[in-house]
Amino acid sequence: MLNKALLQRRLLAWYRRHQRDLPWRRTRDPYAIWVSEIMLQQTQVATAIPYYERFLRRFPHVRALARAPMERVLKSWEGLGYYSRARNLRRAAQIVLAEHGGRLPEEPEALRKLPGIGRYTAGAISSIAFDRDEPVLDGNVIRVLCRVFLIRANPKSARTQKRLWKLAEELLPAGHASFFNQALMDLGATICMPSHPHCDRCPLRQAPIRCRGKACLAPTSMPAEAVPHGRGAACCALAVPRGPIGSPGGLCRAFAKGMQEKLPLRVARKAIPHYDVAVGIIRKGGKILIDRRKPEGLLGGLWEFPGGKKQGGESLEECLVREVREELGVRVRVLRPLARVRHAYSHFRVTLHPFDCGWVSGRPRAIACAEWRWVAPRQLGRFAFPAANRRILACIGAVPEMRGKRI
DNA sequence: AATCCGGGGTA
DNA sequence: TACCCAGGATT
Repeated sequence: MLNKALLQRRLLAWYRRHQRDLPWRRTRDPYAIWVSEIMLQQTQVATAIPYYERFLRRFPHVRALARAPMERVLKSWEGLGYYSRARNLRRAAQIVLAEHGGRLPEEPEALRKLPGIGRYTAGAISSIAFDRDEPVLDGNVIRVLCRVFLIRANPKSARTQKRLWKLAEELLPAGHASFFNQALMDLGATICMPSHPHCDRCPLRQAPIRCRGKACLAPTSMPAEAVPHGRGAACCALAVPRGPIGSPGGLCRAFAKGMQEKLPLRVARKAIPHYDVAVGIIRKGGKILIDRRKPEGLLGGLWEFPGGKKQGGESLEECLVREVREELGVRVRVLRPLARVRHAYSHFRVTLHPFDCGWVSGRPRAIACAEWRWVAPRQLGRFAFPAANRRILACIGAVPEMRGKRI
């Protein structure tokens, strides 16, 4: 191991000055920190912030969430994606209320028994909310460690994962896991970024050196990180390092070799499929027919316009008639195309083709869905729709707050 | 070990 | 466009 104590000092000193001001860092409430960690799974900080604020207003504590109807929780999650997170979070809140008296357990092993909490989230809650010395390993930490320790193996392989977790654990400064973990993640998010990392501002690049200026009052015994910066004081505290790259004092092996942009190793991903999906805006007596997806699986529990994937050899119109019949047992007439909405999921892409439709015959039955409803256009905004469906709502002008927005 | 699960930001 | 993001659950 490189100079562990130096790395810890540098990182913690950098964090004290440069940490991000985030809403979940203004609280010590384990529930709030828990909510933030779930929202931040595969989700960028800036995206999660407004959801976090609103969610905590609506469900301020475990009991409120445990007792809330699933519909309301999903509506709060609408647009954030990975909707099983919302289901798991609510279910876990019910377990915490029933089995832990409404308080989150502190140990990672107990936290991991809750749905939606894996190794990362357990470590994050345990260290950040309860100040326990537990490591975390997320995308940011993986990147920082692969660079600092010049790990050229596939970071997703089980072998490398094991090695990275061990590193994350060994590096922890006793009693400071909360700040240290968050410092690693902040460094990865703001300095040690995937491409074009800001190595010139990295606290691990090289030791700050003392200047030889006569005005510098920094005693040689003082650690450079602890020296205040300023004219007539210890002006060298943050002096630009000199000397060749990778000279003694540099803590990043990738930077020393100029390999920081090549790590962590990227593994080629498989080509992702594309689907054309026909959806019907089915009107009858001024109302529109929507259905709710089954509670599990893709977009589970969310509402949508009836429709489905086009098969080879059929037209979009034929597809729509077939899908509505299979899903709801309703016969419709396809009137006119409305728009084209392209949307990318993590593992496939779709083009949605919404059509204006007229109801012909048949009372809807929940054949391949959880339930259905005829809804006045103005009421559509009350239901939780996936993001791609929201854009269809916008193009039929059903949701006032979305009128005029880009589609 | 591989696959599934959304949506948005960014260059 | 392709990659990435404070990952977890399932198979």
